[in-house]
Amino acid sequence: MTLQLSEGVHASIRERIAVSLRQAILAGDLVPGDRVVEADVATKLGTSRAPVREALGQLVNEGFLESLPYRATRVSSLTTTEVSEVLVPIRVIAETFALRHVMKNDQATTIPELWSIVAAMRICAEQADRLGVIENDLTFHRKLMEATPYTHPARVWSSITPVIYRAFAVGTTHAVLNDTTEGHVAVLRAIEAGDEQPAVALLTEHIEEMELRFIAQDASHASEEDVHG
Amino acid sequence: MTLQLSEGVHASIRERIAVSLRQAILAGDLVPGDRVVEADVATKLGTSRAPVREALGQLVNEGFLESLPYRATRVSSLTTTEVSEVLVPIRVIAETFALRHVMKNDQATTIPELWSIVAAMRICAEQADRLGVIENDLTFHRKLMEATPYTHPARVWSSITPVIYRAFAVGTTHAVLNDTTEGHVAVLRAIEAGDEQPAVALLTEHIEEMELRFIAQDASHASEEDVHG
DNA sequence: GAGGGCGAAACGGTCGACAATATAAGATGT
DNA sequence: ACATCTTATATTGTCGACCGTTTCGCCCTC
Repeated sequence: MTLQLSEGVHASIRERIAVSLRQAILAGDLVPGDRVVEADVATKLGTSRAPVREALGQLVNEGFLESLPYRATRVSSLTTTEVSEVLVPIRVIAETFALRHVMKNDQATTIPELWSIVAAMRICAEQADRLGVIENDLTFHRKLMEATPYTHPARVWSSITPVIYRAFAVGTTHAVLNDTTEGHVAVLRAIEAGDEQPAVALLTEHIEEMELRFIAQDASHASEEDVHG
Repeated sequence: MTLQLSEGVHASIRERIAVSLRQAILAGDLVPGDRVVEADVATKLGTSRAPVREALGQLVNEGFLESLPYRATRVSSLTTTEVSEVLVPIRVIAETFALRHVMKNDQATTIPELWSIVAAMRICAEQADRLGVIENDLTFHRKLMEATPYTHPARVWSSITPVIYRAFAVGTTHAVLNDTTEGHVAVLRAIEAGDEQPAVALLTEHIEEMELRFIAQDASHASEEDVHG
């Protein structure tokens, strides 16, 4: 397979390598079980092994790769069971915590930012820009997680959310893009209304909705439980 | 502060460095905000910077350290809020998932192993070997997490549980050590009885009990919310 | 004396080469 | 022919040196 260093001169080489590999996995160019050899990646990308190693380590933490010491690192598999029974519930806990914090402490700072992201999302949805919607969706939730002075919830969130999107990245209809966008709108309105319970409920529903789409999708074009493969 | 490479010839240098640093943090030799400089650690431990970098990366994922790119990496702080509202609930989700899997699929393989760990725990508890109890406790739960063919739950578990123990590592009475041990016994008995609900309830209770001790402890000898500092 | 560049120091990021380890292939003895 | 030891190979782990970025103190200017 080909593989190219992502652009973005300001980012470190390691980060660009990580982006490239993540995209290769999301795009299905690399499937579970595939080996990822440091030297090969370094050659293909025109860098040394050092930043490749760092990028691989990062992807291991995010669950995209698995490392067998002194032997190999492979693309990990991902099952609907894990996503729905573990990863999504965890994500709900993390985001719920952040949401509560925002509602209690710094609405004024965070909410406008989130609205502007939703605006961008709407534009992408109208143009059927699937990747754009997904990216803004991720940004929305990440911003929410970063609106907290606590570092651990955001850290855990970062280590599970990307792999969840590993399944969301394929085949999405126009209607779904709009639904996703409106899910965020509903949450923001609830926040502004000031009632915690409805806001939490809407956020949870929004996250689990994505999961449902994910599972439906998966069942429709795969016989195995593995998401890709 | 001093700092020594942990023994264990079979382990990689990176792993031994990680163990050393983790212990330094658990022991309070390194407190939140302290800088950890790669070159310094490498010099003190008599290695090159490469494995130190890898160890630091690992500790960043576990939440012991925080990295500010191109600037510094510091010992992160940890609050009771994060532990009780996010980390512990997440741990419960992960372990509950593993427990259910074990009860449905491979009791015969896993349960005996867990019993033998509990036996070792009892011996440590009798001798008031605090560290021994904690280590076996961790091993017990890790074994449970690894009894699953799924990799992601165990991965997430590994990235949150060590920091939870960052608070449990100080001042524990003889009675508490016994309680902890018996908590495991209760869970194992429930598993053998075959009823899922009680087993899950006991496991949850066991995990949250530790958290309660943790918070009580913290409140007793700290005015701040930070666990150390 | 205050503000703004300038340069050096500190540190993390990257590089190319070498060491350690695990697997697989080949040789050797029975 | 089979098991076992040896050797070769592929790949990760570690090393020491160098590069890039950030920070901070100095000097110059106004």
